[in-house]
Amino acid sequence: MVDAVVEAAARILETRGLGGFNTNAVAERAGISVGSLYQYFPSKEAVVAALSVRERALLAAEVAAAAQSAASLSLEDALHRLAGAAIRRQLARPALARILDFEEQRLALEESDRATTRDIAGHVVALLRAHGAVLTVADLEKAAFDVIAIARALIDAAAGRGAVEPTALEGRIVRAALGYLTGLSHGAC
Amino acid sequence: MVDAVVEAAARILETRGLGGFNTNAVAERAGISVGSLYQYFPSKEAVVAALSVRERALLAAEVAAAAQSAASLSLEDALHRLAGAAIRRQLARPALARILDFEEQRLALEESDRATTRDIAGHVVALLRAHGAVLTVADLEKAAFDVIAIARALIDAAAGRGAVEPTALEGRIVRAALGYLTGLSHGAC
Amino acid sequence: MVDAVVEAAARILETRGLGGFNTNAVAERAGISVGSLYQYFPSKEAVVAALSVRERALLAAEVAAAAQSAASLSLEDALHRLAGAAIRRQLARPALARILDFEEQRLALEESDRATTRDIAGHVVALLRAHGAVLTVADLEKAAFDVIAIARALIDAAAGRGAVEPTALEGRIVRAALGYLTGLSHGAC
Amino acid sequence: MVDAVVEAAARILETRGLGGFNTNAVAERAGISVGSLYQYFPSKEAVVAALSVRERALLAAEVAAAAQSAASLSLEDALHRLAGAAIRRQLARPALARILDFEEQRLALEESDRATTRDIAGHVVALLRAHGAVLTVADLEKAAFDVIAIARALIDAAAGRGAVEPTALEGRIVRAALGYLTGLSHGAC
DNA sequence: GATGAATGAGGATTCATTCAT
DNA sequence: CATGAATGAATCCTCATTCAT
Repeated sequence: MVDAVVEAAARILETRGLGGFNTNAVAERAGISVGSLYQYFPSKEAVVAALSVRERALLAAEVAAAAQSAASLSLEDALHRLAGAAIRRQLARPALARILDFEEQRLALEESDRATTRDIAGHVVALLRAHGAVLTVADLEKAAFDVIAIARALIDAAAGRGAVEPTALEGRIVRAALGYLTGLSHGAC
Repeated sequence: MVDAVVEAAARILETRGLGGFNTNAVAERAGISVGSLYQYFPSKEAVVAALSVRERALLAAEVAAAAQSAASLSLEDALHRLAGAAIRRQLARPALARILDFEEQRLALEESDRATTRDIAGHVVALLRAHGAVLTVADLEKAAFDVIAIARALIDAAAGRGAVEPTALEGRIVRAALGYLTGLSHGAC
Repeated sequence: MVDAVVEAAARILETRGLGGFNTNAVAERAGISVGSLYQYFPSKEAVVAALSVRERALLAAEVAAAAQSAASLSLEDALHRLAGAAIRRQLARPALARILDFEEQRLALEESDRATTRDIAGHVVALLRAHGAVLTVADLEKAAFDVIAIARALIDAAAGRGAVEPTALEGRIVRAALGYLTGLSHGAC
Repeated sequence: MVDAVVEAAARILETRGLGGFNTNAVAERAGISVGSLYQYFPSKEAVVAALSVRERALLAAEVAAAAQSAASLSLEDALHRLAGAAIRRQLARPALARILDFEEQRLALEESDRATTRDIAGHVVALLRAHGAVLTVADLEKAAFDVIAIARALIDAAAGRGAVEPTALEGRIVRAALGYLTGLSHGAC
């Protein structure tokens, strides 16, 4: 039920955008009544928040798997794995990803919900540290978030242009990320 | 008058976000009546579109100036100039920039309005070509847009974190951009 | 079960007022499900009606006891007893009393439910008659209801002001009642 | 316009009661759209508050006139005048008066709106003082409010019974009030 | 009987847009 | 042209009531 609403919300956001997103539409798409929707979510915002959490969790899972499989690889190869994971997720539903990226800032998610965001960054941080980045923790996190931002931007741009070749896109992301990381410290490359 | 409305719209978007953006608020902030607003803009969307055009034009101007001053520099130094221009613009009103980036996609701007966007990319394209990038026109434009996307993403991320050191940020953008461009063709580096 | 619902209704009315009174809240407070509530009460109104009946019955009982103990007293002393009884009841739950006074009019209680109201008036009528009031039955009832209205008004006013001294309040009620009764007929005083 | 809404609100309250009172109904009765209603009143509550203020002001005016004309009369005759004024007002729209009496408590009126209530009490206070009541200010106000409460209660009760003889009602109110005031201090009688 | 999820009409409020002045 | 009152569709959310389990 909760899942049905969240998925309906995703579909409405994808097809009608933020402006066309309203609880009646979501309920109808989910095949339930508005009243039922409000039995599971305290507000319209809560629905978007739940969707956001779900999407982030999916991304986090994909990234976690990629990070595990990349444990013993070079930085470049590891970044390829992570980029591939991000691409798979973000491209699965590009319009949705774009809207959620925008809304998340406004959503003031619970601390627990921010956890998955931190998770994702954590994998990148671990990766950087494993490859000898000599940075303070704060700098590492900043670098991780920046790399993620770069990946997101390039994926969004590619999605916006239409047909995407995942492999080529992956290459571009990794090059940009490596470029970014170069010089942060000698160890990072 | 048109300017007053557009600037009022900017301020409302900055302070209240997309959700708090409405024509009455804009008119009041602009010191005119709603009726007058509708004499100059056919719809609410048109106001946002005009604002978007204005902001892009400002960016384009700044980028054009930077490009001119960078005509005889190395790719890296030239990118520094462009990045600096983008940072100055985007950081001038970061919240506004973020919202417009999001809305522009939905806005279906007139072809004439897209021109400035193309202008900005044009400078990057020219830069790439000047430094020996051996790419088709389509690839060049794609690369230009990607570089712009990277810059935007890193600036937004920095703005989101709070205090920004423009110089360090500029360095990060240039490194990522150079990384991205590396390998697109041997000529690009 | 019925009692639990009625008491829950009382509590909700006291804490949230008429506007916050709803069947779900009542059921929850009563520790049962809404469905069960509707097994014992045909409608929301019926719950309020039952509460009203209960409260009136409590008042009637208190008044009946007072009347009995006042059988051989002077009119003034007897009125003191009745006033004391009313004060004890009304002040026990002043907010509730006020709301029920208001709602009872709208509730169109069953004839059987009006019985207790008539009971209360009956004691006052008996008292008046016992002390020589020479009035028609209709006038006696009218006088009784008016005296009750006076008592209610003064108790509500006192409750509204906050801290109440029951003895002083009792005195005020009796004086007003005696004043009212004076001249209704010579016999009444 | 504001007046039309307020009067429409009065009519809706009279005919449908608190439960049937909604902004759409009020707007329709006023012959305007809901939107217009909200241009003049910030909320549904504000409409009721405005109505309450209006009704109180009418009562205050009537009481003020009565008080003036009663300046040189005996306490009893003066009370007759005041009671007559209250009766004329309260009986003009008894159902409305009852509902407003109930709602006013919940309404948390502005201090300025409470002024008229204080005005009305002020006339009674002045009356009491003029006739030698030896009471503290606080006690005087309390007495005034109690007398008003008694008048209201008896008028409501009479209205609830149906046909009303204003003169007889006036007599009952005055007797009750005098009874109440008797003994508050020797001077009061 | 008890449950409580589901329903959906109802109601408060907002806001894009119009148009008479 | 400027104004801003008027409009009313749209949207969020509530809650009395039902009914399948």
